[in-house]
This record gives sequence, structure tokens and C-alpha cells, in this order.
Amino acid sequence: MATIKDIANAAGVSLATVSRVINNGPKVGDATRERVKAIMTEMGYRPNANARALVTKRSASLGVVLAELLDPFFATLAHGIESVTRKHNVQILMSAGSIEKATELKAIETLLEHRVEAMVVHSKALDDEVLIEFARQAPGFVLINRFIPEIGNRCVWLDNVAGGRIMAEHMLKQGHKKLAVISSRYQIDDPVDRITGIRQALQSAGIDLPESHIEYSTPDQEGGEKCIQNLLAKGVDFTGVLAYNDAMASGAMTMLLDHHIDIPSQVSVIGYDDVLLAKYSRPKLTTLRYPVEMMAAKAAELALSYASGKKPEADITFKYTPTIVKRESVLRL
Amino acid sequence: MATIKDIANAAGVSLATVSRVINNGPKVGDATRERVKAIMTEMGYRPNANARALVTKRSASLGVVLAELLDPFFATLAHGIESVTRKHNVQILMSAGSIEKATELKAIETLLEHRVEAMVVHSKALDDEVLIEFARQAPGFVLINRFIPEIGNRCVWLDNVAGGRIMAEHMLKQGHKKLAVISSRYQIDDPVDRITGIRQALQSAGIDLPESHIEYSTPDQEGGEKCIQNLLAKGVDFTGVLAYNDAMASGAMTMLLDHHIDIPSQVSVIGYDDVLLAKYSRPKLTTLRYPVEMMAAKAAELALSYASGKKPEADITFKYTPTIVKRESVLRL
DNA sequence: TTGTAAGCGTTATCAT
DNA sequence: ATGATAACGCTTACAA
Repeated sequence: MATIKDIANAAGVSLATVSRVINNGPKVGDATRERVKAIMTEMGYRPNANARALVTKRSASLGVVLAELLDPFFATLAHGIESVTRKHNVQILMSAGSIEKATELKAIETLLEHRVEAMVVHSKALDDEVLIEFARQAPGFVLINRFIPEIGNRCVWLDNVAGGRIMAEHMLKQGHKKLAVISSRYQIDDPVDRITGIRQALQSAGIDLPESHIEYSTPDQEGGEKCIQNLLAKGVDFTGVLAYNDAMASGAMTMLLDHHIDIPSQVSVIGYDDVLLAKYSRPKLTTLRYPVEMMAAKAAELALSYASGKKPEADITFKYTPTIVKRESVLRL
Repeated sequence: MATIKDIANAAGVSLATVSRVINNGPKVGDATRERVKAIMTEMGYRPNANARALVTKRSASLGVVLAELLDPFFATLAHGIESVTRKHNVQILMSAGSIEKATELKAIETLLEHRVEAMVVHSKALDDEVLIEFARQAPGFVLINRFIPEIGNRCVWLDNVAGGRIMAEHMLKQGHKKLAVISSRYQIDDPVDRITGIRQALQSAGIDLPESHIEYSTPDQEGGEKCIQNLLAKGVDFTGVLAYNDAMASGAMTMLLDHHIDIPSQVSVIGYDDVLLAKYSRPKLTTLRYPVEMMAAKAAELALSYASGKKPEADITFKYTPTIVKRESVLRL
């Protein structure tokens, strides 16, 4: 592959001049500029981003750490980030992490070795201290979907306690008193927070939520199916199901229908996330809108701006609250 | 950030020695090795991937060009690639392209500037010649979901003509004679090929497919809805719908049900791709399985192996054929 | 086993 | 307006 040197030789000018042409620098004669440009295209010259990054210490790249591309939630996340990197002419370096300490750590470190300018990290497994330390090292470090008070100004996150409260309140308002919850079995904050919110709402209404009415499984459609099976097997009596996410809600609906339990006339179901699935399931799923895409875009902008020297304000954080999207899966009793 | 020089100074050894312990090179005394390692972790040293790539001319990274992360098809694609890069300890550089010449070109060029070792490219808009030229320049260049005879050994693709034939034959075998097709409005090979296959099957059965029975729209759920609306508005009489993909099939089912047309008792629907959507729609969608994930993994392996010097065999290509997945959306008449 | 030094492709600082 | 030249952080012969 042709280097800047080859171009310089071919054009009979110095390296410096070619470099100036490449970077649209000033102080270059029009004639030379044209001649050099011509030779560059002729020889198929492509500047070496690595060499450039080495000397300028800037890489025009943003690192992304997420758990699993297949999950529509993360796909949406990635899409939100991509929309801003495209605008800024920045390259995405992607590292998948899978919600385990070791892999999340590895993902972040690889990105750091590549000297990405900014990074948007979705980490659930790593401890606060580790993340705080990374933030100290990398100016453009931003967390999405997680809140750590010490670095709140680098956190773009959703208030899951409020989310849990909102979904429960909606069910209560529709007259549902016999509720079941199907949640994620993973030991991360999100399911805990959402259930906390649910309990808050129920408590205010003087309603109890026994542990037996909560089922845990993998946060996907299959998990939703299993939870319903277990609930049914245990003979739990419920008219409303609060799901951890839309995938579980969808699985739950499938299983309920398989048992000839109609939705929403016999059982109401509410989801969380509002991914595409929700809109196109049958019946259409009432759910909480998690503005991932907007949040991801925000996180990317933030990371880029911090990376380029903007100082994070103290005492600020980027908290979002989910809103309810009423569709067809919840019936007013 | 600490450099190799800093480590060398702190450890009282030369650059070369530090480099050797970084790369687990031989010929380093155990004592020195331990000492240097200790100092590296203590100082939080991280080798600079750019500098390394510059001198070794290898970057341990694989570039991916795709159109749209939001689309579950591409998410699956990305996931398949990710599974092999993870295994090979290779980083993913992602560039979104959006099926336009200019953006696809830009995406590939950026990746090339970053000197990725290998690349898996999903390009629909660029001309054959351009792609062939890229393949000539970059040893690890592999195309997915596209076939170009001249570089067939760098193509991992699906036989869409066969796919069209298979879906039509299935409908015919189930006794459907009045068929409608809803297809993608984009001017790329895939929809054309699939319709070609469909026509082949119908022709063999002596059945005609008038242009009026084909509707084109965007290849998503909304597009599927619109196509059905148009078909219904035109008063086309059909008992079977062949959809361009599962998303359109899903939209079609939604719209049919909205018109109180039951599936499959009144109209049968068949999709294409077999994304998650198909399994969880109601009724469950009969569709063609497009083994994207497997193909993407294959493409990534191929790209990596070509990149590391393996010579592509002549007269070989990586063609896959979709298989039918029978679920509930097609009724035997 | 360890060190010296050249060079990878650029940019940037001085000169000219 | 153009050219030398010293970095940037690292690997890798070649010496010692």
C-alpha cells in the first residue's frame, strides 16, 4: 500500500507538503495541491489511521461495550450511538461483554489499548470502584444504563424504581388487585429496582405481593413462558402480569394463550422497554417506553464532548424516566 | 498514560526487554519478567494498539460493514461475526452503510484506512467492479449476502432464486393457487431473485402471476401492512401471501386480522428469514430459514483465514440454500 | 539473557 | 510556499 513517502517521491515534493494536502492544510500552492491530489487517487493512497493516531494522540473512534448484539434492546442502543458517530465522522469500535466481570473488563481494556477517544459502556457486572477508576483514566468514559453517584455526570440511566412504580400504578388504576410479577433471574440492579418500585406502589395501595407471586427466569421469551408455567402450576391466582421486559411479556402471552387464557379479557399483561416486538405482538402490548435510542445518542454525544476537553459539570446526572404506552394488553376491570 | 519507555526506566531494563515480556517472548529471565510485570500493573500500563499495528502491520481487528443495526437480520449477522472474533481475540470495527453507494463506499474506505486485517462486507449498492477492486487490494475482504462470480471464493451468500422457488412450491403443495406477493421496493438483487424463483415454481405448475398480484413497499412491518391494504383495495383475490421477509409477513398478518380475515383459515402467509419475530408472532409464522448467523460466522472465519495468508481456492463459492420451517400460518386447502 | 538502534507512516516544528 | 527533521510508541534484527 502506498505511503505518504511514495506520494511525495512521485510528486517530487516533500512529505510535509503531501501531509498538508491530505489535511487540507493552508500554505500550499494550488498547482502543487492539484498535482499531489491527482497522484494520490492515481496510486490509490489511503492515509494510515494508526500512524496518524500515534502522532496526533487522537483516533476519531468511539468504543462501545455491550452485552449482546442479538438482543433488540442492545441493537437499538448500538443504533442510537451509530447515529451520532456517523454525524461526527467517528468510527465505532465494538466490544461485546456478556455481563460477566471478566469479559466486561477485557472489553474495556481492549478498547483502551486501541486508544479510543471516547467510550460508551454498558456494564452490569463490574464493581463501582473499577468503573470509577476507568473514568478517571479516560476523559471520554460514559456509562449507559447504570448510575454511580461518584461519577453521576458520566451516567446516562433510567429510573427503574420509578418504572416499576408506574407500571404497578397503571395496573392498580385499571382495577387489578391480584398481580403476578415475572422478572429476570440475573443478579443485577435492574430487576431489583423495578420490583422495589412495584412494591412501593402496591404498598401505597395497601396490597401485598407475596414472594410466591414473583417468578424469575431468563429475561427472554422462553423465560416468560417458563414463569407463566410455574405460576400456573403453583395455582397462583392473578388477573395482571407485570413483566421484566417485552420479551418476557411476549413469552408470557404465548403461554397464556396456549392455556386458553385470553388476553386481556382474562389476564392483563404489561411489558417494559417498548421494543418493536411490543407493537407487533398480538394483542399489542401495553408497556413502558424506555427511550434507549435517545439515551444512547445522548451518551455518545456526552462521551465525545468530554473526550474533546469539555469538563463534566459537578452534581449533574442524566436520568430518564420511562413513560407508559397504552395498547391492548391491559383491560380495565 | 505510561509508555513502554516509562516501564523500562522504572524497571531499569531496556525497551526490548519490556517488549519481550509484553509479548510473552522467550529469552527473558524469570526474575526480570516478574519485576517488569509488577511494574506494568503498578503503573497501569496498556500497550498502544496503534503503535503496535504500525510496526507489525497487523491490527487484530476485523471490519464490518452493514446497513442498519436496528434490523434483526443485521443484528443476527453482527452476532454471528462477533462469536468468531471473540474466539480469535480480534476486535470489531463497525461501519454502518445504509444501502447507498456513497455511504457504503465511505464505510469500506474508513475501515481500510484503519488497516483492519479482515473485513466482512454487506454491500448492496456498490457495483461489482468496485467490490472486485477492493478484494484485490485487501486480502481479507469477504462479501456476505452477495455473489459476484469473479470473486466467488470471497462470497458467502444465499440462493434467493431457490428460496423463492421453495416458498412457492410449498404453497402450491398445500393446494394454494391464488397467490399474492409482497416484496421490497428496493432496487437490489434479493427481491428480484426471490420473485424469479417464485415465477419459476408457478410456471412449472402452469399458474400465472400477474403484476397486479405483486405489491412493493419498504421491507418492514409497516410496508407489509401497506401492501395488504393495496391488495385488498385493488380487490385482488388470494388465499396465500408470499412475503419478502418476516417483518413484512408480520405486518401483513396484522393488517389481515384488522380486516377480520383469519390466518390461516382464510389466508395463508409465508415469510422469509426466520428471525425471532416469526416464532413469536400469532399465529406462528411459517417461513424460510435464512441461516444468517452461521453464514456470518463462516464469513468471518473466511476473512480471517484469507487475511492470515491462506490462498482462496479458485472455483469455489459459499452458497447456502434456505429451508422451510413449517409453523402455523399456512393451511392445507 | 539483555541491550542498541533502525524503522513503521504520520504530524508538527523549525528553517528556508 | 516548501522542505528537513524530530518525535509518536512499539517491534525486531543484530550485537554484546
